Amino acid sequence: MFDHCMYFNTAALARRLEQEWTLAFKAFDLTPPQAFLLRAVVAKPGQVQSELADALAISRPTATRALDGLAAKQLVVRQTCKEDGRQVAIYPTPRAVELGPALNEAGAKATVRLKKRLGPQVFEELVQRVKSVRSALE
Amino acid sequence: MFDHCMYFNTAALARRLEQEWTLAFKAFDLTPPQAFLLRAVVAKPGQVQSELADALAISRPTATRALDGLAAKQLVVRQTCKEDGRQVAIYPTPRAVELGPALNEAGAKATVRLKKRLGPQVFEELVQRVKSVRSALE
DNA sequence: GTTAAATAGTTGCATAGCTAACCACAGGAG
DNA sequence: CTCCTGTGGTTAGCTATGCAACTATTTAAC
Repeated sequence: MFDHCMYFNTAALARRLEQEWTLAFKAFDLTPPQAFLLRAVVAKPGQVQSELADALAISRPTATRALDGLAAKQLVVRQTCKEDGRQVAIYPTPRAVELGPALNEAGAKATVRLKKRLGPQVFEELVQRVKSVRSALE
Repeated sequence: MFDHCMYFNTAALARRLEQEWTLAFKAFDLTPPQAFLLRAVVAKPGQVQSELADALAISRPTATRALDGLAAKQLVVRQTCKEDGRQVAIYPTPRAVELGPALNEAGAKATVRLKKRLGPQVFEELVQRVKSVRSALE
């Protein structure tokens, strides 16, 4: 019915993929958005919230709430910047740092699983095109 | 950071596209999910809820709630099937039928806008690939 | 014919996401 | 210095979404 609609198909695929990645991070008791955010924090500690929002392509309110969640799980801590009292830098807790590699591993595994299922060719071509359309729409 | 992740890029693109389609249907006071659902109802009146859920690639609870919304706006009516008392068939109200063509038009316009912006080649190739991955994952 | 299993829809609960509006701090204009 | 403007973060309020559990109805088993 909406076969040729980019929005419809992309949104449907995104929902479907969310299920796959939910499995991948279930063992950590993290949802995909939480896991990705935490990975970003661990990869580069001290980023300010707006930087994280940008990196994850989410709005700032969404970042605030996602970080509330991670803070509640004691995986990140907030720290007001000394130079600019408006900004809040985000740091991983030791536990989060420890978790980091396993999270990346889990993400990589989900990717490998899917790549196998779709064939590397199909996989790469899709990702490449999604990225390019995404950047064209910025 | 998550450049090669299919989930991350697809989800981000879906969010971005939702903004475009939100504009497209704003004039009707309908969100994109509502508009698509209503279009499906108008296109084929009398479909049962599970058929609609399938057509839109959403879960049945989500369909229930989306239909609640359209019913509240008096755009659809529910009718229990005579043959099978478990099923509920969905019909558009006259107002919805009237709205139908304009909704399709609005959707088509959003597509055209985007196709122009991305180039028809890029547009078609992405849609085609998203569709094919989607069906590979069913 | 009664009971058990399956199916359709709904409800409860939780997450993620957005926009708009708000607060607090920073920095410049005068 | 004071005020105005801009920016970063938060809060409020809403929609969409899914899973799990529940209800009601149908169908199959015996």
